[in-house]
Amino acid sequence: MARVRLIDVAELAGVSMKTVSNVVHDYPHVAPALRQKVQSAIDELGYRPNLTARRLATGRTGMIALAMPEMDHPYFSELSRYIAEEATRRGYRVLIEQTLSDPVAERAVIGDREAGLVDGVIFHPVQMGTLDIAKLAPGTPLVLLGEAAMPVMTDHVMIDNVAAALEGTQHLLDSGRRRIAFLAVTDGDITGSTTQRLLGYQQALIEAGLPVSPDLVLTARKFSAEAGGDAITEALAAGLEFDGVVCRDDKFAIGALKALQAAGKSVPGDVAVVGWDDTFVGRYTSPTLTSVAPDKMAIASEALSLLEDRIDGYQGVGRHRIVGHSLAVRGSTPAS
Amino acid sequence: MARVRLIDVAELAGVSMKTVSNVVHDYPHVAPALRQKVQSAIDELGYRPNLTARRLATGRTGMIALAMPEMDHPYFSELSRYIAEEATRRGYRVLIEQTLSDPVAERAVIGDREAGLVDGVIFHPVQMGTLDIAKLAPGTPLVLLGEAAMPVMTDHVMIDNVAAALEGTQHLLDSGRRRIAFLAVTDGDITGSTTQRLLGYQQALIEAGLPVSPDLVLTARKFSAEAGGDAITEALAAGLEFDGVVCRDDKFAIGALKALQAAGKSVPGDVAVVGWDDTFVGRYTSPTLTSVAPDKMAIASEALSLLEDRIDGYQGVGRHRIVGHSLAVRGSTPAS
DNA sequence: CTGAAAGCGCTAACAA
DNA sequence: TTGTTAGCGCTTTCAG
Repeated sequence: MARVRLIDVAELAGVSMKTVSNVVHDYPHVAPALRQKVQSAIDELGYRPNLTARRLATGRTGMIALAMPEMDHPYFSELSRYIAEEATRRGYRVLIEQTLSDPVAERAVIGDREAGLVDGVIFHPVQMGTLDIAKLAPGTPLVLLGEAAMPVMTDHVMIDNVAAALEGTQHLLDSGRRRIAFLAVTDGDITGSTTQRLLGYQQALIEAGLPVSPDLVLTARKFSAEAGGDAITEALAAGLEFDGVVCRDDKFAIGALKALQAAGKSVPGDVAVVGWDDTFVGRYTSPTLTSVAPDKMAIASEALSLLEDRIDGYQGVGRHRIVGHSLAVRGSTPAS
Repeated sequence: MARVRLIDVAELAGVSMKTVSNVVHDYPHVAPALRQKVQSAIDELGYRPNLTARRLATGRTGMIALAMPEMDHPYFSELSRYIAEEATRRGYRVLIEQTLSDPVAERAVIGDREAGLVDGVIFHPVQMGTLDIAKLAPGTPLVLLGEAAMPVMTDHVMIDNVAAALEGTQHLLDSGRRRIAFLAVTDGDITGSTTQRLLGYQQALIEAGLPVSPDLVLTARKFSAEAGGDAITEALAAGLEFDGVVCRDDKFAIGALKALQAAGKSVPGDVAVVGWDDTFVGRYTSPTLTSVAPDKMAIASEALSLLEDRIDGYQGVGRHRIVGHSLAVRGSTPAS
C-alpha cells in the first residue's frame, strides 16, 4: 500500500540509490551478485518506479498527444489505432485530445497554458488555419495531419488529394460515365481538403474533354451521412441528371447510397458512387463502397517519424510528407 | 524557448513564488495590484506551469487511462468518445491503452511496473478473468467495463445482458418468428458476455413455450463480420431453417445480413436479424439493423463516477452498476 | 563499478 | 495577505 521508493529498496539491499537505479534501468555494469540482491529487494517490496518523478528529472514524458475532431468518426478511429500502435512501438503512450471541431478546443491543443504534459503533439486541425497554428504553436514538437494548406511552417503529413480525386473521377470516366457530380460540404472545412479534391475532380473532367459544370457540384450542409443524402435527394428533385458522383467523404457516400436507392436509382447501374477514406463502414453497405484509400498506416508512421525528429531536437523548417493512396474498388462502381 | 519557471516570474515581478502560485491558481486573497503585476510578468515571460512538477508535488496526475481491446471497433470508439467527453467534463485527460485483446497487454494495464502515471484506470478486459485482475490490481483505482463475471471485487459497469437478450429475442417472437437462431462466438470471450446473452435468448424461448434447440446456436470462429457471415452460410448450407437470428455483436449481424442476402434470403422477410451494441454501421447497412442499444453515455458517466470515488479515496467493496439499455428497432426486423 | 549530493519545478505547511 | 522552506522521487554529474 504505502508506496515504495527507490531509497527504500536501496536501504533494504544495503546499496546506494544509484545502484538500484542502475538495476532498474538494466545498466550493463553492475556486479551480478549486487544485481541479484537489489532485484530481490525490489521484488520483496514490490517497488515500481514513479514515472512522474522520473519525468521531472529527465524532462521527458514519454507521451504524445493525439488531437483530432472526433474519436468515433470511422476515419479518425482507424487512423488513431495505427498511430497508437506505432507510438507503442516507439515507446510512447498516447494522450487523446478530442477537439470536436471546436475552435477553442483546437487552440487549447497547441496554445496550451500548461507545459511538460507531453513530448509532442500530432494534430488534425479542422477549424484552425495554418497561420493561427504557426502563431500559437509553442516550442512543443508538432506534426499536422490532414489537408491544411500546404505552405505551413510546421511538419505535415497528407496524401495527394488532387491526384487521388483525379483517380477516383478517372475510374468513373473509364467505365463510361460522363455526367459526374461531386459531393462537397459547405462549411466547416477551412483546411481546404474539399477544394483540393474538387480540383482533382475538375482536372479529370478537363483531361477527358468534358465540361466542368458548377451544377454538378453538390454541397452537403454538414458533415453527416444524412446531410450527404439530402444533397443528393434535392439534386434529384431539382431534375439534375448524373451517372456518377465522387464524394468528399465516406459518410456522404453512404448517405448518397441510401438517397439514390430511395429515389429508385440503382447503384452502380444508374449512378456510380465513389467515397473517400476507405472506412470500415464502406465494406458493409450494399452495394459495398468504392473509396479513395489513404495509406493510413503510412500516415501514422510518417507522422511519428517527423514528430520523433522534433522531439529529438530537430529545428529545421516545416517538412511535408505526401504518403500513398489507392482506390479501393468495390460494388458501388462498375468494373471499368 | 528557454523554459520559464515560477521563480523567474517571481523575480521579475519582485514577489515570492507563493504569490505567483496564488495568481496562477486564481487564489482569492491576492491584492489586485500584486495580481496585476504578477500577471504581466507571466505574460511577458510566457510562463506556463510545468505539469510534471506539479504532479510530483501534489501526487495527482489529472489523467485516467482507458484500456480497451481496439480503438477502431465501432462500439469501443463510440464508447471512448463518451468517456473522453465525460472525463474532460470532470477535469481529467485520457490516456489510451489499446490491448488488442492481448493477454500480455492486458496484464500490463493493471499490473504495470510503473506507478504514478495516471490517477485511475477504466478497463474493458477480454482475456483476463476477474480473479487475475483482482490479484494483479495494485492500489490503482480501477473500474471494469463489460460483462466480466459478476462476482468481482472491483467496481464494474455493465448492462443487464440477460434482460437485453431476452428483449431482443422477444421482439422477434412478437412478430411471429418461431425458429430463432443465436449467433455466438467460439473463442476469445472469456468474460462471459456470450453466455449471458445466450441465457436471455433461451429464457425468451422458454417463456414462449418454444423448444431450446442447440442446433440453433451458431458460432462464429472469430470476432469479425466475415466470420459471422460464414457461420450463417454454413448453417444454411447444412439445411438449418430459421426465421430470425439474434447476434452477439453488430459485426456478426452485419456479416449475417450479407450472407443471408447472398443466399437469396430476404431480410427481414425470410429471416429477421437483431444485432448488439447499436453501432454506427447498423444505421447504414441495408436493411438497417435492429440492435440492442446499451446506454453508452450512462456507461461512461457511471464509470467515471465510480472511478472518481476511488480516486478520492473510497475503499469499499466492489460496486456493480447496471445501466440502461433499449432495443433500437430498424429495418432488419419487421414491425411487431 | 558504486556512493553522495545537487537539482528537476512546483506545492504546501508554517511563519511572518 | 505574503514569504520561506522543506519536500515529492528520480536522475545524474562527480568523486571514490
